[in-house]
Amino acid sequence: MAKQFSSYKNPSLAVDLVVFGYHQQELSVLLLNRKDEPFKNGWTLPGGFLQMEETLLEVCTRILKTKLGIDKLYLEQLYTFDEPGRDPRGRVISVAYYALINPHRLAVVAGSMANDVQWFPVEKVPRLGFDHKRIFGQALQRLKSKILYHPVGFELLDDTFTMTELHELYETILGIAIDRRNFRRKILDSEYIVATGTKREGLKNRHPDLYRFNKHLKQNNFQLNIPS
Amino acid sequence: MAKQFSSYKNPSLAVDLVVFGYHQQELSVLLLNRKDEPFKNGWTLPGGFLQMEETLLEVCTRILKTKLGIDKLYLEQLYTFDEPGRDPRGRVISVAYYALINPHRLAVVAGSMANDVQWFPVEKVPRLGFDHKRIFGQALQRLKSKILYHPVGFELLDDTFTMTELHELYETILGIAIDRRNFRRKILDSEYIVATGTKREGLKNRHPDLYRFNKHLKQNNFQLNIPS
DNA sequence: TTACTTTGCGTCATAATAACGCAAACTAAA
DNA sequence: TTTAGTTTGCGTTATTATGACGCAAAGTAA
Repeated sequence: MAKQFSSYKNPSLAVDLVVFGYHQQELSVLLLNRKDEPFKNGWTLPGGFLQMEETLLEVCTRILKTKLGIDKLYLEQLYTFDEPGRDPRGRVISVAYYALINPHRLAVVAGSMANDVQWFPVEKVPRLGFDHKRIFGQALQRLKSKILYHPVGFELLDDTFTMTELHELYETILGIAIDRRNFRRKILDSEYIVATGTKREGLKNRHPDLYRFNKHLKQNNFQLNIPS
Repeated sequence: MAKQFSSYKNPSLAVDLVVFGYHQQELSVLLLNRKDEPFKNGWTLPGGFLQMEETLLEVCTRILKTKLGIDKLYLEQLYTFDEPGRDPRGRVISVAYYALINPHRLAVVAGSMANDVQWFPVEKVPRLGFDHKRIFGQALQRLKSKILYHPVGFELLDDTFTMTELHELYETILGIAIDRRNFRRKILDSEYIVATGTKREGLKNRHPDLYRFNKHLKQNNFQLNIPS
């Protein structure tokens, strides 16, 4: 590990991941408890160094797979952080990605996750090592703005979901109240989601309609305005 | 130069710049004619390698200063490109920035620019070396979408400008026709610009009103819709 | 002067939005 | 199984935003 920082003239390149999960009206982020210095026993974003001949996305999937036991999910490059001093070990430039995952799907592999990996509600994120607080904040900001015009939030829900679940997801992520009926009209008009025609099983009388993301949507015509 | 690629285990880190300029209803990008292999005599985006202890932004300003003779301008990180093979010399990961400049202000230092630097209208960009066509395309896309909700375009104009000049800037960048009167209403309502109260000098009867960007604008309430 | 263009400011029909009503479907408690 | 309360689906309405375009004063060029 320390080898990475010995005598190279080029800064090291790392990848940091902000993994968001949503469950029960709570947006959480996946943090890692470090076993090594620096920031030993402190919380940080999961991350890793880039190996030669490896793409940044490959680093992401490698980290997700080996450190978190996660297979595949929505990934998007966020920003590249390069403040000198952001890593006490030396000059490390980090390309940050953010990811969205439905913790339901994660449940299967949850057992394989070391107990040094933990979900934290976004309003209860502890002090983070490196400049990870800043990276996290920027990722959250990006998610908030992206959800307004892109169906990114669906990655956080099951394949099928009720209107109420989608509505609550938006309210939770944005941290605001959104009129239920106006939200419904807007999201249905946009055709971002389609009714499945079925009702959810298991309930006594299976009431609420189920929807799924419309994969065949030609183009983005969704624009949720933030009530001021 | 080739030293950069000898025996390091870490990929090299570079910065590439997409410098936009606007003049007379034409949006242009600044390209560099390479003197060295690879792509000798071919056109590329200006760029450079990151030195140890240098921030990415410092690389940007260094390139702008030494290669282009430009002092300061609007700079924004665009994306980090890492496809293996994007640079034939070896593994190079490049952080791309885009910049906006008013060529008027550039005129002073134009003489210091080597004649291997040239403005190209964005629709007449020649074949570019590396993956620079892709970087350029992404930068242009970003500019187009950013201008819809952020007063980024003002960096391309003089300190004071007429409504017509601003209107033409938008039409040029977006490549669409925008109703002059609706544009005026929308941009004035947003308070992104304010009237200077003066008229432009030099004209016989100095007719059109002059505006300037409103520096004291609290928050973004501008949203120019793209007429469909 | 005259003919033409540019600029500033309106109007108006239509669409989008925010606020909210209401009954049927559903749940849980008695 | 009845009753009271909640959730869900679907409207209505007043207000605002938008797109299309009229028009005259200011400016220009012959």
